[in-house]
This record gives sequence, C-alpha cells and structure tokens, in this order.
Amino acid sequence: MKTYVSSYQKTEIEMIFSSELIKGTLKTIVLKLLADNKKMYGYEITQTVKELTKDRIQLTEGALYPTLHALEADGLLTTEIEYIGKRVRKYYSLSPKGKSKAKERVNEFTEFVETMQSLLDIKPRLA
Amino acid sequence: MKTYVSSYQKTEIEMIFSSELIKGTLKTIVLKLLADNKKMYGYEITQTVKELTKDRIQLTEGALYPTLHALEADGLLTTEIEYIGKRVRKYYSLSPKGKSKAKERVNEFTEFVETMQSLLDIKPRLA
DNA sequence: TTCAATACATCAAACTCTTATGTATTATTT
DNA sequence: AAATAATACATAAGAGTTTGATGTATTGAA
Repeated sequence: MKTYVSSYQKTEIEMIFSSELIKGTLKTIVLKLLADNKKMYGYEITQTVKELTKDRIQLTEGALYPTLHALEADGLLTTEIEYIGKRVRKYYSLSPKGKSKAKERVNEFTEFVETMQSLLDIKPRLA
Repeated sequence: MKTYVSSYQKTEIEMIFSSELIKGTLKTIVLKLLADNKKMYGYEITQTVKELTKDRIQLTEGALYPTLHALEADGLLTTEIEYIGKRVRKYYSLSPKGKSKAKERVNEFTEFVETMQSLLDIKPRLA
C-alpha cells in the first residue's frame, strides 16, 4: 500500500500556468485590478498578481508595460507621475471609458468560462 | 416608465467571444473533443464547436489546421485518411501521449479559471 | 560594497491568429 | 442546366502579442 502520493503533484505544488492561457486575459486582469484599486503602478500590478495568485500567474514586465501603454493609447487609462525620492513611479487609473470596459471584460470572461465549461464537461456517448 | 430593455443586450443576443479570449484555449478544446470522440476531422471540429457553443466560439480553418499539424508534429495526434467518394477526409485521433496531454490541459484550464475567479471576484476595501 | 529589490522602458525573435486565397467535390437552389 | 452553397483540405502574408534579453537608475539589505 502506498503511503505517499507520487502523481498529481502538479496540483499540490503550485502549478504555474502556461503563458498560453494567460494570453487573452492580461487586459482583463489589469482593468479589473484598476477597477478595484483606483490607482496602481506597473511594478505594483506584477507583485499584486503574484501575491493574489500565489505565484501561479506571473506577469512579465515585457508584456505588462506595452499593454499598459496600449490601454492608455485607447483612452482607457490615465496616468500621473509621482516621485518616491528620486525614483519615478507612474500611476495608472481607469478613465470613465476604462471603467465600463473593465465591467465588459470581466463579464465577457465569465460568460466565456461558462461556455468553455459546457464544452469541456461534455462526456462522450452518454445516451 | 420603460417597457423595454435597452441595455445589457449583449448578454441576451449571443455574444461572440473576442478571439483574444480563445487564444490559449484552442489546443485544449481540440484535445478535449478528440478525447471524447475518438476520431474527428478538421471541418467536423469547427462545426461541432460552433454547435456546442451556439456560435459563440468560431474556430477558423486558418487557425485550426496549423494547430492540428502542430499537435501531430508533437506526437499528440495520429491521422488516417478516408475517402468519401472522391473527397478527402483526414481523421485525427489522440495518441497515448495525446490522451494524457488532454487531461493535463483540461485540468490546467479548470485551475486557471479558479485562480482567475479569485482575482476577478475580489472587491476593494472589504475590511 | 556588493547584491537584491524596486521601477521604468524597449526590442528582436518567436509565436499565433486573421483574413484572404486556392483547389476540388458534392448538394442544393434557381 | 447552371449557379451557388456547403463540404474539406491547405497555405501564406500581415497583424498582433509575448518571451526573454537588455538597459538605466535608485534604494535597501547583507
């Protein structure tokens, strides 16, 4: 009789999600965090996501900064610079347009998940 | 007094999901469908997904065929050609490696969704 | 004083999807 | 009978995103 588990470790050790899955949800994550926190800066976003997901979603700066810039260019975010000593900090906030977009995106994700679950739960030859 | 609904129509009319969301789940969808149906051909996969999701997830052939070829190149799928009259039909099946990959992917997606929900459900300033 | 953490940013290469385009057979409509 | 739609494969240029590296600079900890 086995007294230790040798498989399914992946679900016990914190599994890091393949970047493929995170693709497509990055903007949703950023918009939702900003909706909840009024203003955040880039580095803070990466750390917050790391903490909230126990390291399972790791946003890289190379992906995050271009995304923030794109959201800003779309008029969804506004920015304000702050100095902490001599170090620059760039805070992002949702514009009114950004607020409705945030709701829209979270909504869409929720429905997408429902649709995906109906796809992935289907068992063969039930009838 | 309004007697008709003018907003939230998007959730009543079948919303088509942005391709951004579908990115990263295409392989999962294909692997799961093949796990449930033993063998399927490309066109059949596009139609099945269309039906099962009520047109909300639409796989284009330009995305599907390269993906099938990639999965095959990875040793996850095997193929067999059949002729329906003179028309070619290429059936895909899961290899043993593909079967475990399918479980892995569905599992990963499920956990990813849980993680995302904890991210997206968080409300600000609860304490 | 050296290393790690904080904080911004850019960029080439890689990857994936979109949107045609192409070929060919078969079924349906006009 | 001819035209159109559906079936069924496939590729490929361009677009969009992410990876992974690299860069600059400040601040805190060892």
